[in-house]
Amino acid sequence: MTTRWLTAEEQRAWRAYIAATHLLEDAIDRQLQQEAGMPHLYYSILANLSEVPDRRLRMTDLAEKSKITRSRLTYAVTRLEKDGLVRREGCPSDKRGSTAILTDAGMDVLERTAPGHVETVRAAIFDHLTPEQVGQLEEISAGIARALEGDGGEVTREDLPWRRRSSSPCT
Amino acid sequence: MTTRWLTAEEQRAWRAYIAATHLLEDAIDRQLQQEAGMPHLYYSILANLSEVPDRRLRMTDLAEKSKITRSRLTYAVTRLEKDGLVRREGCPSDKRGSTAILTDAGMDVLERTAPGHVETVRAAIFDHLTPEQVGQLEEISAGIARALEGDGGEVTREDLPWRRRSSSPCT
DNA sequence: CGGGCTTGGTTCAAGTTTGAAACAAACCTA
DNA sequence: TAGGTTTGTTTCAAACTTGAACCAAGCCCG
Repeated sequence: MTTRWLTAEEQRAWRAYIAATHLLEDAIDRQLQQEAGMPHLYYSILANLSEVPDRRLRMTDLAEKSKITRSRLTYAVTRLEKDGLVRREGCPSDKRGSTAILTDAGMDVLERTAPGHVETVRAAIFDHLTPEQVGQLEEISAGIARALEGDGGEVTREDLPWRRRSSSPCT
Repeated sequence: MTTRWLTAEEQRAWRAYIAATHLLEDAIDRQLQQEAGMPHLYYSILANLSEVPDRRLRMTDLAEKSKITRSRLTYAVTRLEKDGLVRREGCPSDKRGSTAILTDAGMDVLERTAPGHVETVRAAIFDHLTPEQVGQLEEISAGIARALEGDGGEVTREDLPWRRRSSSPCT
């Protein structure tokens, strides 16, 4: 089958997108490295933990929520644990399991650095986007995510809504 | 000054954006690693070289075009050179300078793997975007890039249009 | 029960990225 | 034209990422 190349408009959009994501990740990483002493991903992990009941999540669920591989998460949590921002706990009901818990120190870092982070995100994105554009950005991003999560693996019985896979909350 | 937090809509857009970029970079990296034996960034570097006169660019200009740091580029080019896809040449007119040149082998790899790459990009993004959304994506991305390139460094005389900094094309 | 498959998580080596420091060439400017 | 600054690029060590391999612990089914 003959290749369906990108149209001129698609090319422009694709290039602009690549440039924007590179610049943005760089800027945010730099800002957070400065003020929180960690890259964006690590900050996100803390943030994800902070907004979940009891501030605790099984590793797999945290990886899922953060859209990263388990291996990457293991490394990150090990570092964050060393810094005292996260704590690990085994899971009595499933001895394979491991739970990451946001410590008070972790929460403090988050509260201290959140304003600066939001300011950066605002300056880079939302301060110059119209409300319609905010909606468009969400739509487009959601579409991309849908396309990629859909075929990450085949659809199995477990992925259907009434049997969605998910680790037990670790009693 | 009191923090201007994100609105609910902005939060949703921001999260969707983060998820989309993570998933997309992962997917593209995996695809290119499979078929071209290199991560997306390296592929982009080759692509950038391929569309410039003589397929050659000074390191600094290539870094600029690729939106990455010089140091990162040095590493990447070293690897690509080892693979024979890029060749380096000194610059007679400015002995500090170094020029990266796409080799024929590099061009071959590009031509061989471009179709698969485009297909992946299409499947992830453009196949489920309306033409209006393509335009919106470009607009939004360009806005972000503008915001971030603008304040990367202070504006100095050299940055003004009639004295724009740029390496000589290396006579 | 007793293998054999799946799942949750970590580990390991190889590859990549980072930011600061190092260098050398080019560019002032007195 | 000597000395100081800037520019183009690389280097280095430390941090991070990757994917495959590994190790238990649960699960399944005869």
